[in-house]
Amino acid sequence: MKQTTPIAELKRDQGRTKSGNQDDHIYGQMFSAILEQRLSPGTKLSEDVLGEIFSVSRTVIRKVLQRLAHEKVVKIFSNRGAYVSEPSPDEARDVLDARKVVEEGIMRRVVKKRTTADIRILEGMLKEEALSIERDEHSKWVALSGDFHLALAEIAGNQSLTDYLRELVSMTSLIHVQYQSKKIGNQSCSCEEHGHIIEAVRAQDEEAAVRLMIEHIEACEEQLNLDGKEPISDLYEIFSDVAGS
Amino acid sequence: MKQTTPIAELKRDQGRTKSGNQDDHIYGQMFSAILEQRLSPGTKLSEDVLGEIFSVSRTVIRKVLQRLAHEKVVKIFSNRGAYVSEPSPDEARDVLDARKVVEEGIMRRVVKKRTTADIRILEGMLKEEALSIERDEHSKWVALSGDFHLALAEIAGNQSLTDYLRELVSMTSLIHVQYQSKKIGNQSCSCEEHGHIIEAVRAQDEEAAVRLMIEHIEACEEQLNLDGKEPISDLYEIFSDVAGS
DNA sequence: ATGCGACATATTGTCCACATTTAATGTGTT
DNA sequence: AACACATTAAATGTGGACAATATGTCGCAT
Repeated sequence: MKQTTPIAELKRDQGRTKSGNQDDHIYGQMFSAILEQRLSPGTKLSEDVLGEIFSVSRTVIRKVLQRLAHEKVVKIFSNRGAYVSEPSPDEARDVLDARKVVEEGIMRRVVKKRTTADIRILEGMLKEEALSIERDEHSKWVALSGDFHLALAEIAGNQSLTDYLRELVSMTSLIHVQYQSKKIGNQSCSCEEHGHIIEAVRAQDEEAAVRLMIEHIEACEEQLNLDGKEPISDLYEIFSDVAGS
Repeated sequence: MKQTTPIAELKRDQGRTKSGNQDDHIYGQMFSAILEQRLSPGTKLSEDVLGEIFSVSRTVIRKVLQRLAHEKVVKIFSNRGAYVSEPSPDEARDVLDARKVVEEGIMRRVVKKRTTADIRILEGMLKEEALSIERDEHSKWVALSGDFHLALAEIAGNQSLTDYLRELVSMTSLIHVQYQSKKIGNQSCSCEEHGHIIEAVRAQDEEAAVRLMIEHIEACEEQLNLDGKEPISDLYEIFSDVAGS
């Protein structure tokens, strides 16, 4: 008897088999909570507590935590539990750098494949972004801003790159929480930059699209305060001047 | 009471906390088995069977399967179990295309950062590759060939990209199993191509390095037989015209 | 004989209880 | 008072039992 079974029939389930179990709901809740910055980096994610919150056993919580851990937004320490990731400056640089690599490739493919319908969709997203900025809905804007990049990835039409970019975008959100420098306030410029990118895509100007995207990412990078000391200065830094007095 | 706890002290454990539990051993075994093609695509991975094989409960097997699933080498279907992935031609194209994007970025960084020590390491790997080809150790060569690309990623020094490339390399191995066309036999050329890449890296010729790498990936792509019909093309398509008759 | 439906089997999903490990507290000694 | 060690408490790691779901088989009705 052959052990390899034809799983052709299973293939058709690839699309819908995602929301069969209750995991996905809990996963979505936690993922959103982290991305919308309702869960700060460093927060301990106790299995018992989460189990009670969602009224499920630790088993399913563990599954969700492992998934989040693989996506790097959660870090699991052996025998010590799961915590919302606190990306180090090095990790942050890697993520931003990886985005330059991936999104350059994405832009080159987008300018070739984009349809007029795609442009319309992007413009619609841009309007929503602008709206959320006007209304000062910061966390919503963070999500929308990420969605814009993911929409470009969708247009490029490479599922693998899209999945990877989703991870990178999530991490970027965490990074912004941790390293947002105080001198900001002009984050909205991002919105303009997105507009320029759309223009380049519409014009199918590959080099401009790539350049604008990379400049956009670098602009994000410069808004951050990565050069300083390690992030969680906790306690030590906070009390460094009053301690010993 | 603040819910965010300082986990600064935990950070130091990031490096060593990887091999605390027995999961990693089982994961490694299964991962190798898949990559070395001892587990064919489509093979059902029963939790009970694996649990008996490794003398652990289903709990730990499930954990390993979920990890493999996230890395795309295993597919889990709700209530129906886990199977070794059978990448479709589309998925295969995406993976190879993603590799072009990622490895171009990696090469640009490698050329700038490589040291003479790095070159020596790469040359050592090349020799091992040649040796494994001479000895006709196919599965060993597959692994070594992947390691070469991962070594370049390490030199580039971006952990995020390295992790992603590891996934892509794994998938590439599965793809080769499924779509290896019969006309091959000159796979060994890969080894030469790796040699040329090393030369470009040594010379710090960025454009040559990028070009050689992309050509190398495209050469791999051409060895495959992706244009044919879907491997086990979805019944739907096959019977779409005769159904209902 | 064929087609439909109910039952039986096997596998996965979930929960709970126990084992193990870690971190913290308390105690005793120097 | 400071350090080292033993004890204690809490959280995670693991295993096994039960429930839910899908598949395969058998029987019955037409």
